Amino acid sequence: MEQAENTARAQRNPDQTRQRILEAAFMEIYRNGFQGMRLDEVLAATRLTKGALYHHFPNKQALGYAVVDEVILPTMQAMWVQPLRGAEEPLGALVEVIEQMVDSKPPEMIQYGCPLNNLAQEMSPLDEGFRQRLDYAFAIWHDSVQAALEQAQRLGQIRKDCNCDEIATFVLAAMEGCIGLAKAAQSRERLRTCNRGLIQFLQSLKAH
Amino acid sequence: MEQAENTARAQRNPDQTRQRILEAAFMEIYRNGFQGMRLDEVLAATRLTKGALYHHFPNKQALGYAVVDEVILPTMQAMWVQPLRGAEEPLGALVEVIEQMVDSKPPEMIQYGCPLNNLAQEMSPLDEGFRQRLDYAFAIWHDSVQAALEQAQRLGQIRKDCNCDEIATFVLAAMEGCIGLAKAAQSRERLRTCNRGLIQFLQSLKAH
DNA sequence: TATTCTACCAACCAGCCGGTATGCAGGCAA
DNA sequence: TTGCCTGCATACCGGCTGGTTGGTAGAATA
Repeated sequence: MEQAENTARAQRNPDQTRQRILEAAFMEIYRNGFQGMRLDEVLAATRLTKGALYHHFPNKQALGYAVVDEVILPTMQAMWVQPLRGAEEPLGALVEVIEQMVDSKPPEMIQYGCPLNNLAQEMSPLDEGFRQRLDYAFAIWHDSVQAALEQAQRLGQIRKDCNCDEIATFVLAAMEGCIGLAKAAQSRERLRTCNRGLIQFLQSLKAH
Repeated sequence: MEQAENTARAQRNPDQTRQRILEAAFMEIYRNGFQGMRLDEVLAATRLTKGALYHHFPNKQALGYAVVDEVILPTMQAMWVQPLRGAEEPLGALVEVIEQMVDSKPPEMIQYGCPLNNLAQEMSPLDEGFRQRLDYAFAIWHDSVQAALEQAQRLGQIRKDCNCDEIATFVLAAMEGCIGLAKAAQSRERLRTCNRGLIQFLQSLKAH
């Protein structure tokens, strides 16, 4: 009788509950921004109540911080950092990652943009706690791109006089800019066009 | 007696009142986003009341639209489009505009980023009215960059095989990306670093 | 089996926020 | 002067939103 009523609810699994809250909060933030996220919407999505949320997180801000640390940062690493790890063709791997994002699994990339950059743009001037966490994520990302460029340099794929630190920073900026422009246009084609420019830049670094 | 009380208030000047509301609303949106803008704050800044605001604008959305049309778009044109108009050295003018934005008059550029892009990132997926207006502003901007590039091409400053349309799109994306990254870091130095990458890209277009 | 603690629910609350209703002073036409 | 319309001010409201409080069922502990 009880099992027939609601199989999903009754079981006591705090870690999973916390994770469900985090993921629902992430989606709400992704779509509406942190200020636009409504806790009631998160609870409706998880079919939980205020009590559950405030048992796992002291307030909305802490929930936001946790979303950065435990959802956005790991996702970013899996999507952008991991593919560059120890690639034999670092420059090619970089280009490939850029091209892949056009037809990336989540089709929301064009509609809603980059979760990391969205939150950074919204919250960096308003909340130092957010800013530090998001800037840290950018730093991780930057270092992986820089490492790939330096490896490409060692392999003679790009010129020796390139400042890999500086270029990595610009590549990050350009990628976020491309995604942002595509989002503003709500157009996947715009992202393709934009990315071609970025790839053209990377090609211009090649040694010949 | 009446003149001594409050010289600024009493005079009946609807156009100026409307303009004051627009500028205060712009600053609020610039700092907190459209969703984060509170009408009460706008009214506090202008020392007006609800009656005045709702006399000039039917609702919050319409106020936001008016800010785009009457503040953000003209400002963008003055800052980015105008300097490229009929420049004898279009490529040099482009580089100069980019370099100037590092030490631009409003020091809030690093703190709060680009008003146009901020709003585009926040509202494009949520409100088609905003999206169209902001996309239109981007189109104006794009066309002016494209025209400058094509002029540079005619003058033999950049290679003939460059796709100026595509490059202009990428340049826009890169500029917004640079500003965004600097905002995320809250660092003027980051903007300088980032801009050097963009200028390096523009140099790579040169014919030799 | 009695006790305790964890995980969560249900109900409520205060403050804010967009929006409205109403009133009224001053310019302007007649 | 009279009346009218524009340009605001004042006061108010309903609903939403983050946050709180008291309780309780079930697992863990003893």
